[in-house]
Amino acid sequence: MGRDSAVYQRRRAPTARELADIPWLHLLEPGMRERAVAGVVVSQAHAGDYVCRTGRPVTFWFGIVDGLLKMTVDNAQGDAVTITGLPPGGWFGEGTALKREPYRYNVQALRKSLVAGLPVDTFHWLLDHSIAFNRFVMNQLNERLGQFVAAREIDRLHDPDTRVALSLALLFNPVLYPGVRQVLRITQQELAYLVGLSRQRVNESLANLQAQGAIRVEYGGVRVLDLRALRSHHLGEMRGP
DNA sequence: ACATTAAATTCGA
DNA sequence: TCGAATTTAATGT
Repeated sequence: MGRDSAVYQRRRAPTARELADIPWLHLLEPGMRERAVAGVVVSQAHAGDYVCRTGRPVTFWFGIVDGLLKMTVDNAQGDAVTITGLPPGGWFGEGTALKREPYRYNVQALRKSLVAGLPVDTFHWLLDHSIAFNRFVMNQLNERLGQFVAAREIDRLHDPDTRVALSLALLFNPVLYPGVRQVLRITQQELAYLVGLSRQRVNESLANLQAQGAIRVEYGGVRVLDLRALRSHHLGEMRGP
């Protein structure tokens, strides 16, 4: 059962450490940064909390500093279809913020997460005044387009190992999710929800990918050893000399 | 579904 | 504030 108000209630200014984990802040021109920092707020979301919901007016451009979120849309039958997972460092909603349209999807915390928000007015001010910010947003839109194309391809695949491998590879995208380094904090249950497989099957796939040397399975997370091998899993395992 | 292991929390000094 | 005891979460089969 999710609450959508909690995220907005426990809002506060970010700490210096939290600001350091907001990737685009470091790219801004000196004069721009202070204005942006003044606008940023953070909020603790508990598992099940909604960060934004379909149809609600745009309030913030959102990012995730820590934790794990999922983006869903409601289909014709009324149930939620998972579009993607959002690991640390990910920012989303620029499309709706640009047009000041209502959100077109739900974003919900899979577990306790720290969510950051830039007020939509500040977002527009930065678009009007910062070339670096424009570059970031453009790059972000472009990168996510590639991500959605890849996600559709994954949906068509049948081999569970490949689905898990490619889904993981997307979550390890360093451009969209720079907060994810070598280890992605995600449980096998959470990964199962995102990929659409049973936890048992995900566990088996992870073991296979580990045996192939692409990842290492850790308690509460996955460590990448070979991102290229994960990305090209559908081409068959590569065996180096 | 169940057994095992890791981590988080509680509690008494 | 330490660490042993207990509970909860995650994993492996």
